[in-house]
Amino acid sequence: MRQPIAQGRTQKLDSKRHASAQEILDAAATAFSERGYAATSIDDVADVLGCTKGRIYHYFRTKGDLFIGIHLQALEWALEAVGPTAERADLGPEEKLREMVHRHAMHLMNRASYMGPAQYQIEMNLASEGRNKDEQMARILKMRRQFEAYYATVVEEGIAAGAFRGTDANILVKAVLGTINWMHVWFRPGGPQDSTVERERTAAELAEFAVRGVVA
Amino acid sequence: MRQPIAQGRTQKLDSKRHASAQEILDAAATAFSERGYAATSIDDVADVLGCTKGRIYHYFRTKGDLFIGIHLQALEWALEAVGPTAERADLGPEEKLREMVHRHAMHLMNRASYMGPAQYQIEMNLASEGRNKDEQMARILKMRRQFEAYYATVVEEGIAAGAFRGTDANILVKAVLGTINWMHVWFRPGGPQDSTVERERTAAELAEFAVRGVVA
DNA sequence: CCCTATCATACTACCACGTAGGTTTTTTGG
DNA sequence: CCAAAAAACCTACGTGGTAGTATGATAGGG
Repeated sequence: MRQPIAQGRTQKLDSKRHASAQEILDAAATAFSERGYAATSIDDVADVLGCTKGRIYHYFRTKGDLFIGIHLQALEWALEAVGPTAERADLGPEEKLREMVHRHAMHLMNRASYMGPAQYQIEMNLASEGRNKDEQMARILKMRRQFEAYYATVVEEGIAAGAFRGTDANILVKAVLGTINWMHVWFRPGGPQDSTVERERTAAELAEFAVRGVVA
Repeated sequence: MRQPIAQGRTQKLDSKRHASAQEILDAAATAFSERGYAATSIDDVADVLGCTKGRIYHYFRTKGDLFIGIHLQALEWALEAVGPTAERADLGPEEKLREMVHRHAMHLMNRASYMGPAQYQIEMNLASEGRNKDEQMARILKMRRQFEAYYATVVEEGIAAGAFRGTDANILVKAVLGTINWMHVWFRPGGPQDSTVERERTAAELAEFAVRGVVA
């Protein structure tokens, strides 16, 4: 009974092993984002890789672990994308929020396969699985709250400074998050007119929309 | 081989029969919105009703038909919610958009169990099923396009009239839709401080956010 | 009293997760 | 450089759960 990885992401891993696991995660993220978690079989993921189930189960104990691995990776990236900006002290609320939204949107487009499944499927899918994943769930929820706190903080700062409308900070945060997160429904990587500059333009457009929605 | 209902919604149905089918749809919507389509078994739906599978399969041929029935119902209601407002000629773009968003948000909260599954799960779930549902899919997609067209029209009118920012109408529409549709992720009916007035306040808040996001 | 809509029970077929070993490739140690 | 061990991966199943069916029971209307 070996102890697979993918829980302790920070552990030092043999780089070969880590690369193979990452390749599996990529394939799973792609498959899940296309057909959904429950409708995707492990064999489907293996087909994407051109291998068999054996390889996948060598790295991940269960299908749920695969999903959790994708989630942790996506959230890690998301926190990296907006965290540094959120903690900058040299920006006013308006510019800080604009930059955060812009980076968040770019991250969503650049890592679409990971972020798509990550956003909403978690509660339903993992709530029904056995409760032996409570620890992982707690870690994911913690990262989620951290991420949302970045936005809550800048909105509250803006309200306190009189830069943002002083209504309900909580709903404003949900509105901003919805503006961005809804992208995974309509944005398709590799679609027509998809390019780096186009993504930048889209991100800037959404950032402008969100900022205008909250400014006083 | 009887011909079950739920495809021809406009047919005259025995009211008893229709009531029973509607009850089943309600239960299925609730179950799907909680655990997701694929993770919910027909027996789960039957348990919610306190009956057995027999009753469900007497009204719906397959599990997919159940899902489609929920979808059609949700879209029908959604079109009823915003359509009349979208076609009013006595409102300027700004007030029309505000009213549409408000009604849309109220609809989402009042029919949360139907709208939750309806929003995004369709492509993944039905794309993987057999292609004998193309007709139903086409009907659903048509209603979706109709719904989105309501928003596109008002946004384009606003831009043409100089009331809205004349940037990318398409992205603005997606931003507005995201603001509202994302509610199914964070709004929980029956949660703390959930009441009619609170829902009105939430809807008004989101409408204000969306309108400010697009006005010039 | 019969007939039909309605629902329950029991059953089948099948898919997909996870496992138990075997086989190949890579690493290690002498 | 070579055996031996370990890692990486594959093949072939066992097993549980679920969609859908076939048949039987019941209740209400004409």
